[in-house]
Amino acid sequence: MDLWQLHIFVSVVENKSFSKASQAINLSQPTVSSHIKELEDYFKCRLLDRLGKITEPTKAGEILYQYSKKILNLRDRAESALHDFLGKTKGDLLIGGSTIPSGYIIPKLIGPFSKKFPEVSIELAAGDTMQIVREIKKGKIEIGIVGAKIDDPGIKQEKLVADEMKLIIPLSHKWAKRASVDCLELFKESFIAREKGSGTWKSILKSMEDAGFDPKGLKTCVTMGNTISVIQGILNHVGISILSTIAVQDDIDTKRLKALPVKGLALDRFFYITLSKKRTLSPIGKKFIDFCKAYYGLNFV
Amino acid sequence: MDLWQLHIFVSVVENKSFSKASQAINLSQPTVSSHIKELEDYFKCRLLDRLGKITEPTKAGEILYQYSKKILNLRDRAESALHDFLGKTKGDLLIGGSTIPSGYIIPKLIGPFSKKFPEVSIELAAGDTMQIVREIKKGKIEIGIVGAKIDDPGIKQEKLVADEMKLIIPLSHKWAKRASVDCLELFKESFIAREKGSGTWKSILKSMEDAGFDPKGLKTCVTMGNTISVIQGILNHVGISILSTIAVQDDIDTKRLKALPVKGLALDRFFYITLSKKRTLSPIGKKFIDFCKAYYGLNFV
DNA sequence: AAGTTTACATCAAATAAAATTATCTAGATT
DNA sequence: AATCTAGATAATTTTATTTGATGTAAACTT
Repeated sequence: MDLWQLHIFVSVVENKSFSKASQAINLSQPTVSSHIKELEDYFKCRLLDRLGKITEPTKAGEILYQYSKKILNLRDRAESALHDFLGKTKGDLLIGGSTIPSGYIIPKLIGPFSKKFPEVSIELAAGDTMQIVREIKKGKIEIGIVGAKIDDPGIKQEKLVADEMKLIIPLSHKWAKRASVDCLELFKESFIAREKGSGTWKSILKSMEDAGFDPKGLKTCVTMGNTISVIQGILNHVGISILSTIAVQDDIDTKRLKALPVKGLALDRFFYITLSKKRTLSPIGKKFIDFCKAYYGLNFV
Repeated sequence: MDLWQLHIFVSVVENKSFSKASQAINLSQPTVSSHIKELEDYFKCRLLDRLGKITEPTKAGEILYQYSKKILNLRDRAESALHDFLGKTKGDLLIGGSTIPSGYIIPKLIGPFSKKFPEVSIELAAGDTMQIVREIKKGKIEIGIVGAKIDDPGIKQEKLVADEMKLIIPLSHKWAKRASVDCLELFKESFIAREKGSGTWKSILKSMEDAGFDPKGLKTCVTMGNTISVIQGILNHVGISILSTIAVQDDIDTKRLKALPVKGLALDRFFYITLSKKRTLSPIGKKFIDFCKAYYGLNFV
């Protein structure tokens, strides 16, 4: 009993004839006979009464016919559901982002993506990089955008967008008219630090060490738990700090803050599209990644 | 895409492994691999992510899995529905009877049959013999019981029960103490006739002609349209008549009427179980016929 | 870090199943 | 009786399925 035999059986019932059924599905008449015989042997009962002029189902055949129609119909629906899924950009997409991406990068992308593919429902999960990576490996989150390179053989990454970290100062600061500052100058000013686990803070420390400076020389008047707090601290003249320009773009645009490159420090990092190496990307996920690349390709090249 | 492949696919999803699935359904691992490959080629997409330790469905695979479960479940339900139908005596049975059978024979059978097989719902269609035969050939009525031999190559019949036609008289009749009457004596009494189309009337005329008597000699005071009317006529002394003993058994048992054999006339006929020669009898129909034969076998042998 | 195990893919060969052509049979139809 | 029609049957070719042996890559072991 397989779908092919059921299909043949249904065709015989509907054509009321073995030979007409065989023509309808491009088979020879003996092939139809043998498949029907196989079904009848399987169920150990007659399914079709060969009446001479026409062929009609027996009572048992009538029962099988009803079920066969349902089964074949379900098969067709399965096929079209899969083809819809593969063809149309429609369904659910779960994206994960670490702090900066979930706050500043992904929200900017979701708007126009949703406009382009209104039938996709997106969910954005925020968490620290390791949480996101763990969920990607589990297959729960399909796509991650994080600010660190992951050293895990199950993960593959691609650069999405450059993050330029700069010194952020209030417009009223004495350096507001300057085009850049030197790293050494930072040690004279009150500096707002981040908590130890912060990716941003790690980047700052690493770039100073790489350049031969001792970060301990910074006058860290206060340590803040997140980017928003740091920005508030700068606006309120608590001190200055180094931040992702992505995170303060709005404040720079509205002339509330100014960003200055720090000479002597390699403060560039990247945000990476982060995927499971082994799991298959859904068509929706593929579309989202294409969209992200196009978005930044257009804006920055 | 056939049921076998879906079954294998479901097994892989549920075992989270190609090799475990292969053991679960007694196949080699390469067989499972090749069937999965075939499905993936058919849908032109990956259905399972081979993650190393375990295997999990992709989003497309998840969709197919849901449908596969439904399809296989429906297949199982179809099988058990058919096996129930073939094994258990359960369902519908449409029986057709001509006048005497539908009035006196079949109702007697239905009672005990229903008691024995309470899950069978019986419908009894009454009609003249030709109507019944027509419906049997169409497959609408499965079993007929009629009082005539049918000369049709599409019909097969089997004797079910003998019908002894006898002269029926009131208990107050002058012949009430006699054991039989001679055919010639009938011509002296008022006789209740039946309408021309009646099988009973045809049988009476034929038996008289066969015996060399002219039925026109009967003093037919009235012609009745059905058996009940004739019985009422006899009870009310309108006249006497020849009837199936089957039809008046109750009145004989309750001593309201008496039946006398008519010497010189061959008034025996049979009621026949009547079936389509080509159509397959349902298990319920088979059970009913067995029951009928046993019923009369026990009562008359 | 090299060896071992696990899990699946690949290939060639054997086996099984499906399909075809040609032929046959039983009822209808002429 | 001859012809036609619908399906059954048989022998053959074609196509699928299954398997055992082997390969590969990643994950565990020690």
